[in-house]
Amino acid sequence: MTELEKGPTGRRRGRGARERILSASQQLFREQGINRTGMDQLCAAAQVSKRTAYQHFTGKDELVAEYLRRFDPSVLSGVFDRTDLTPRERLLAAFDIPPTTPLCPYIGAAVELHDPQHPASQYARDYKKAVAARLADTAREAGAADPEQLGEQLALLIDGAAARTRVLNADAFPTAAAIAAVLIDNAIPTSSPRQPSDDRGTTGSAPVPVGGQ
Amino acid sequence: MTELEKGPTGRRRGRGARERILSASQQLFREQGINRTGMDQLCAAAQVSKRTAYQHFTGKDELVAEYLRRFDPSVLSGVFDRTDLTPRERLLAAFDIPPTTPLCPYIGAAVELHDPQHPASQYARDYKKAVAARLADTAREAGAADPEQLGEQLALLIDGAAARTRVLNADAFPTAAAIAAVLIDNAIPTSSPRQPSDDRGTTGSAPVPVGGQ
DNA sequence: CCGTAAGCACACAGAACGGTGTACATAACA
DNA sequence: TGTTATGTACACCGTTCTGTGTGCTTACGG
Repeated sequence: MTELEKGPTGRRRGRGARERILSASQQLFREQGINRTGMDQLCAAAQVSKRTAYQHFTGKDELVAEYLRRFDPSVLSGVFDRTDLTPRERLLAAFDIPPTTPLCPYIGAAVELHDPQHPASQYARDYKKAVAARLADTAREAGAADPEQLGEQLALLIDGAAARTRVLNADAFPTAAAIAAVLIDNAIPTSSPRQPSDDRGTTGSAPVPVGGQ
Repeated sequence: MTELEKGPTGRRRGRGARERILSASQQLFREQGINRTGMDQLCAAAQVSKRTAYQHFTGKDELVAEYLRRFDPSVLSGVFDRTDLTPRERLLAAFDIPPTTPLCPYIGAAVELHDPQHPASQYARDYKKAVAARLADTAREAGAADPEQLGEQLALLIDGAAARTRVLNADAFPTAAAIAAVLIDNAIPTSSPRQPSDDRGTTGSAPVPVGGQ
């Protein structure tokens, strides 16, 4: 699509072989899963010869690990760096992004690869810990009594919503957000208790914008 | 192990070929995952010829679906049928069983198979809905204001703990149980508010009895 | 004693997988 | 102009996967 310099024989080296591979990974690994996406298909989608792919990555494992490392900026930073929100609002905003994220690739990778020692699994672990830490930081900023506990709890809610969305094929994040609101109100004493009228539709009857297929 | 009638050539037809196949499935699918367990290995573990396996099941897909249907009695009924507990205690007891369950095969199957139309995925969906319904029933029995909401919330906590346990390789159910206690106390007005000293170790520093390797 | 159902052993087909080897083409730079 | 990265095209290797085909063996009921 993007016009790249290319030779008459179909050569496309707009200095983006690696980028195209990773870009195709993002799409295919999430649409089809990691195991069900072969290197042949991936290279075809990236418009890159298989030989080139294996000159950029020593193997599929390394490619998968590298693929996982490309989500931070959009998801993690995108929420926590919003200075226009109060810490408390930032904590709740973490439950509003996932419509963009159909599946949570970290959980998917950990389950599909099934080897805790796999580089991608290790990164998924590190990432989830980092998210919990960021949540804890924000919770501390918001004045929570036990920020670490609240951060871990909110992280669990996010993962629960992701997993449940996947299994039920229905958006579970509103439910998680409702729980989060309760936990935050309970954990931040100075915060105004607000009216407990935040009970939105929690029974999973959402119109499933989850993406898969 | 169990003494079966067997002929001199190693024949074992104690009327349990199908049982042995499903039994081996339970072990291997959970230890190694579904995709990483080949039919050859599975048949070898079940001490069943491959030919026999394919006479009992039309294919691996059917076997996987049937394998998933063998968890209800132990997990679901085991908790909800305990009449020695109050409804409220039963809700909390749902967070104590998972040490037995290393991974939650339903989530695993949904992620691994990656096809919402797969029979096993459909059953996983049904099962998760059934669990939420059972939780809702118990919540209603316990006098919760909005039983459906509480049931869905507790179900999300269980799934979150399962997913997070998997990714972090550390038991996340204590955290989920702590959240559950808060939610239950908030949702059941008549229930004594109790001292809020239920904050056990929620930062995932548990010694990982999760099972996987 | 004989028929039938159930099972076994084993080879094999066909496909997909990850990964490589080889020969050729182009772009950029000297 | 020539060299060196970088990439392509495509065949290919070995492995693993689901699934079959075939022939033989056993248990059991009449």
